[in-house]
Amino acid sequence: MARTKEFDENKILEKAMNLFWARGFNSTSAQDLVEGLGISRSSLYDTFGNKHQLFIRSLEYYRETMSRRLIEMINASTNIEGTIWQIFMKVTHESLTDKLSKGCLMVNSTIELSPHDTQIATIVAANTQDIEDSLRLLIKKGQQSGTFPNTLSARSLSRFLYNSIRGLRVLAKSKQLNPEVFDDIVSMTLSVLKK
Amino acid sequence: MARTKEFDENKILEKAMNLFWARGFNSTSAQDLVEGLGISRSSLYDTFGNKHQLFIRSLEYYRETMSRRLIEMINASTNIEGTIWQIFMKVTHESLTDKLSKGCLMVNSTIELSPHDTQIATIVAANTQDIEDSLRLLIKKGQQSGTFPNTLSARSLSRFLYNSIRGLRVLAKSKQLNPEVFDDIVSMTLSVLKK
DNA sequence: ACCTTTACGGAATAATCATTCCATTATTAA
DNA sequence: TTAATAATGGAATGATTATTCCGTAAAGGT
Repeated sequence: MARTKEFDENKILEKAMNLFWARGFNSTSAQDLVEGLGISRSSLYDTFGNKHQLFIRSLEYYRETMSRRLIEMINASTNIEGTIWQIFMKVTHESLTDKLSKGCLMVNSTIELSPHDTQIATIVAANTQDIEDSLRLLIKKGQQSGTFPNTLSARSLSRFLYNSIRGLRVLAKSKQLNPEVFDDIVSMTLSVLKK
Repeated sequence: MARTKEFDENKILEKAMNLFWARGFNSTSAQDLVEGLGISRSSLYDTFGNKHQLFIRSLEYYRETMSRRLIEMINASTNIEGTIWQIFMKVTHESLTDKLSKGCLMVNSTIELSPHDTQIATIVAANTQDIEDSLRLLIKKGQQSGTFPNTLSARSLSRFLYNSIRGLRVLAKSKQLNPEVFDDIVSMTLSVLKK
């Protein structure tokens, strides 16, 4: 019948995600998107509806790639202590090397949009739940194998660990990119597991 | 000579601070300010220059009132453990009761503006430094009096405690206002002091 | 009463915003 | 080749943005 193929929608979504990630929803204009995505204004609106819907798709794409990668790493863990340490090292390294100070798209969106945008708040909450759940299971595994003490609740610990990461993601957007500060926070955080 | 008095500039600043605090810089329009501050557009620009300068003044006002109040509470502390516990209870209570989900203006501004606005980043960094410094001195006092173990660095601890607060301030802007989550995070955080 | 300054309401400006529309070109299956 | 769909560039729209300007009213010290 007709022309079948489109541009690779996932590649466009990845670019959109990175634009929103670096500058937020409000500070990324339709013009920025046209220039940054490499598709025309008409294609943009034909394909994604509008800016808000594109942002939702970008946020979901972040969840499906970034968060999924983290969760898979957690689920595949054999060395439990090592994996948790690795997660915090990854956050630290990303924060210290990213010239754009992007932080975490979920944290950024929480601050910028959650209070006035239920749809976004829902996605962010689900993302948090996913990560805390997989962390909780990992900790439980560590407790059953004797790596961590049974005295603390795995759920409490997972909430605590993720809260520490949230804090680090804010720090990543500041201009205080001091490795010592990250190391201090990480080692204090992880010390809770060794009680 | 002439008409001397103006409207109370501090009262205006307090209103501006609350508007920016609830909605951020970009989402608070000049029109919002005119309606929310109760002064005319002309007076606004005659008195504060422009929106950005008004935001800077609001951020400084936040520091001079909210952060100062916290620091004075820390400096005046006699019961060290109690004061730290009180700080976290205050953050929790504010987060759970604030219908506007304002969070913390410093954290909000870090996310929204710090990466692209040096002036804001500088104010936020100075604010962080002030709070971490006074926390550090409090912890040191606690170590000298035997309340806390000397094994941990007071500087590391202060950075860790403030990072936990940053995390909680993000959580406050989400739609997951579950007291249990706050309690878990707070008790895990404070457990580090009892090592 | 008279300057001088302060504040005001409101119009005006010019830029930017998200979004829509249209005519044209490209692509593919029948 | 032809019909149908996809994608384009670019103009147009209308709303909203921050900011400036102006004429007028109000207030206080001389």
